Amino acid sequence: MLNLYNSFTKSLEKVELSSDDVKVYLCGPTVQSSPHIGHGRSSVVFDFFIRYLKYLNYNVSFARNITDIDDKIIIKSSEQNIGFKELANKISKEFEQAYSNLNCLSPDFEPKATEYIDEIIVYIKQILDKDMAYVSESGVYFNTAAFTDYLKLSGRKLEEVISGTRVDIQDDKKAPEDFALWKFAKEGEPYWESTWGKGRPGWHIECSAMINTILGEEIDFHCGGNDLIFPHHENELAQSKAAYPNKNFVKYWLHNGMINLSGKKMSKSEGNVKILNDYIDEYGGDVMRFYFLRAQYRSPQEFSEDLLIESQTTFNKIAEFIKDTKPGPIDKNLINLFEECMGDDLNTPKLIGEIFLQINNSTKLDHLIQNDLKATIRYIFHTLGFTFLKAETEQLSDEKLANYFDNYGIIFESIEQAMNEYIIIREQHRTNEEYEIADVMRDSLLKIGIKIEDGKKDDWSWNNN
RNA sequence: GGCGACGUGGCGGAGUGGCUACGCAGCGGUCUGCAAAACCGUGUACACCAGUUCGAUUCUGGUCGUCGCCUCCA
Repeated sequence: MLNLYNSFTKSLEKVELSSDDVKVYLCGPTVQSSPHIGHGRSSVVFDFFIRYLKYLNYNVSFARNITDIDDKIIIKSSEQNIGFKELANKISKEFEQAYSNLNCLSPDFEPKATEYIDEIIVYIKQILDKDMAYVSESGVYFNTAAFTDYLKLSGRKLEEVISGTRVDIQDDKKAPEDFALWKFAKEGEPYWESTWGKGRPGWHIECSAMINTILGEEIDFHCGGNDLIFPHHENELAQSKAAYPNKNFVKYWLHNGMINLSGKKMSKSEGNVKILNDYIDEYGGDVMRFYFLRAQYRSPQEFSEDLLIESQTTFNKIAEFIKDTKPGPIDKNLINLFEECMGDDLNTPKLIGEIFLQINNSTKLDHLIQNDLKATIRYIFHTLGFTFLKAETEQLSDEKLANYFDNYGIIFESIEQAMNEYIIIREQHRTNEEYEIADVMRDSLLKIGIKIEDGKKDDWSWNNN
């Protein structure tokens, strides 16, 4: 049982798919500037979704595009005095790194707009042939008046859209709400040849054309941030329905909520973006994923570094609880809860609550049953794409360790040997009641990932888990 | 201005017509070095005002407030 909120019908719907082969398209980034937390949310949240579809034994075809040509890229690259391709490549690499560090599944297809120019041109022709677009002085435009279902997805009224459009420049459009399929190149702008003239594709057409080329005329899920509903997805839908009027372009539209900073949406126009890779480097992919798991994917989510630290604390608690276990779906009760939560529009915060309830109750259970629970929790987190690997900065390198132990006059050979000597030094301080020194030693050691736990007198243990 | 969403304890965040969500922080305790960690215990919160109801945080209406979209945006 999987219920999901469909933005098109604006209601929770039971997901019913005619085939086990499922097609998913996720609107990827325009590679104009470094990925921020919001990009992270979208990719992780839909990664949970795709992994869950796979868990349900669907055979998923997953495509996520890269918009590597658009007005912003042109402007930014000329500001930086580099080619638009250079900028797009550079930013694409940053996204690639983020996806990989967040352990997001690689898409089966990752089309770039500039690699599908021919298909885009063919697609525009199809729309022109149906008289739903026209060529004007500045480009080729979609004729919204010819498409009766326009604005059905976003639920807007035409007047609102018109009042919102900028009146400047493109006055060669038939109607202000018409949008560009192909923009003719101005002096110095990159361009591709087309039958209408040199230019580049509009923002929305690439998705329609690439979906059509790669996944086909109909797909099951179309995902993206809810800020894309209008105009991007609205226009995409219009184009696709114009080109293929008898096809049901998308069965379920899924949209994630935005990241907020102190209650305000984080966005480029607000200038309050937080760079994703900085936080991944510091906290690691698992903690970032867990942070995103804490909110239901459609709700707005608060972001602050404190919340990231809190996520780290909470996640470590779970990791500590299940350490030394292998994943296995043994505890049927918890598996049922898992499916219940995920089936309820991917209610991951509820899932976390249920898991903690189980952990809290488990102290009363005997070891065997508790181990079943641990294995199941690990299984669930593995299913959702958690690795339980340390963040890179927390990995212990020999060099780092040697450096650290050198401060105490210990020559590092192995971690066991060094720790043995280290403990002797520290215990001496404790015996001498030089607790401040002992505490500094313990705290500084924790910073390089080794935890000392003092027990009774002369009793201690350490680990680098 | 139009359309939409939301308003839960210090923070984050689920949920329900009547029964502890959960996590973090805090507080109390055990242990201890009047420490850290660990462990145990601990919180009658649901914007406001009416209405429906035996009973509403949960349903209905209104008020106030916040946020989003309407312009590039995940």
